[in-house]
Amino acid sequence: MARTKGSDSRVTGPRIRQAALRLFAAHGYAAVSMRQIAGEVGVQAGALYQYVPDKQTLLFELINEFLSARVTEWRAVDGGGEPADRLRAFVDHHIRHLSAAPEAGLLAELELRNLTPDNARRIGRRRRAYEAALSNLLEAGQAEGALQTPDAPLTATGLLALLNALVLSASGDEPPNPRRLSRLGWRMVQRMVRAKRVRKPEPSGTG
Amino acid sequence: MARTKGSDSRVTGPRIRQAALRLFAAHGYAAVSMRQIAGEVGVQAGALYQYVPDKQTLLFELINEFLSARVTEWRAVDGGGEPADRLRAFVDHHIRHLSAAPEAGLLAELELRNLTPDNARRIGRRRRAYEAALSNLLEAGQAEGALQTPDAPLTATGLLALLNALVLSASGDEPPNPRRLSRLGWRMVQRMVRAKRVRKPEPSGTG
DNA sequence: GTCTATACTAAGATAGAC
DNA sequence: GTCTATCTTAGTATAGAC
Repeated sequence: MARTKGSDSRVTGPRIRQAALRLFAAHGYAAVSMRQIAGEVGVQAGALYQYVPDKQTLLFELINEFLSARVTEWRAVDGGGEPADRLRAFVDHHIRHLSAAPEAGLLAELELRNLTPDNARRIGRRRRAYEAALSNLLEAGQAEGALQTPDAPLTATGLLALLNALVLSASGDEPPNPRRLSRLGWRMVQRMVRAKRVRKPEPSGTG
Repeated sequence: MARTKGSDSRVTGPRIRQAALRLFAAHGYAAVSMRQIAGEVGVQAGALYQYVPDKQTLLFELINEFLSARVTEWRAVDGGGEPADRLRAFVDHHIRHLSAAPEAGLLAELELRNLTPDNARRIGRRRRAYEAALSNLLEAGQAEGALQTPDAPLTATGLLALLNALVLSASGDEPPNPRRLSRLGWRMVQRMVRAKRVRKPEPSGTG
């Protein structure tokens, strides 16, 4: 016999990735078997290898695409301007993006240890790049006097953990409601770094 | 043949738990085999079952003891008094306790999904109890006007995530230095909830 | 071009040797 | 009372049936 029912390669590939995402997020990468993923999709385990090289690559790509999309979106959203406004935009962007893909976000937080050393390095670079973007924003704000951080890199780390927790813990109960979370997150962050708009000293001849 | 070298039941049990703790924290529960743990201790895999019922119980007990000790210590440390002081004490306690046992703390954060439903429930209760203690503290402070939180439970969640990240990310580089982390953490938290000492309206006849 | 049956490896846990 | 050799089950990945 050939295929089971009316399977279609156009739809099977994405379904595999979606099932893997859901199961990895729910039970953890190492605890999920290829058989489980196959069962969720409605095929035998071996059929998966038509669409995915192996389990490790599946995990890597799920995380990688999430982190990729995140920095891309932030670059598109970051309009420059005053540090306090940029930070506000960052918080809003981060919460919305994570709220839209909480499962992938969870993998990016929890499953780093299950990546091969090589994949871990690549993901590590992406993570650091994003965190550095925030850290640099904080440093810039500090330099302008628009906000206060004793230790920008560590504040960036803590701040991201705070925002992640807001979204991921809230997603347990109700539908996350990014709007509310964004307001709440900003309120906390704003106070934490004493963010405020500043009057720039003087634009020195660029306009 | 009987025992390998000069093994001793008094020392083997704790060594197993210590090796498991280290390996679980480094590679994740599901990715670590009983054989690896045995190898670290210097015995065969089967020997472990003399000291531990099974792998699941090993994980459960490591997490449970950590969380147990945490609430016990907090109860011992919490002297009552003004909310701002109690919150300061909480932050200090949390950071010090986690700094002293970062590996167990990591398990309590990351490995909840690998507990059996029954064990997960028990651990869940402990976690919620601790988080509720903080949340109640925030509510009390809010009621007294000593601090501001729009949503005490969610603030408690975020606040703990923030403190955990400070300790656990810092432990990657240097030895954590709890003193510095405690000061830094308090600075962030204090601002976040606008904590300040308040003059009580009037002590009504207790002293 | 798509999926099923199978091969091989390694897991957790036990029965019995010292 | 302590540990080793073994049993059973389940994992990932492949070779070949439609």
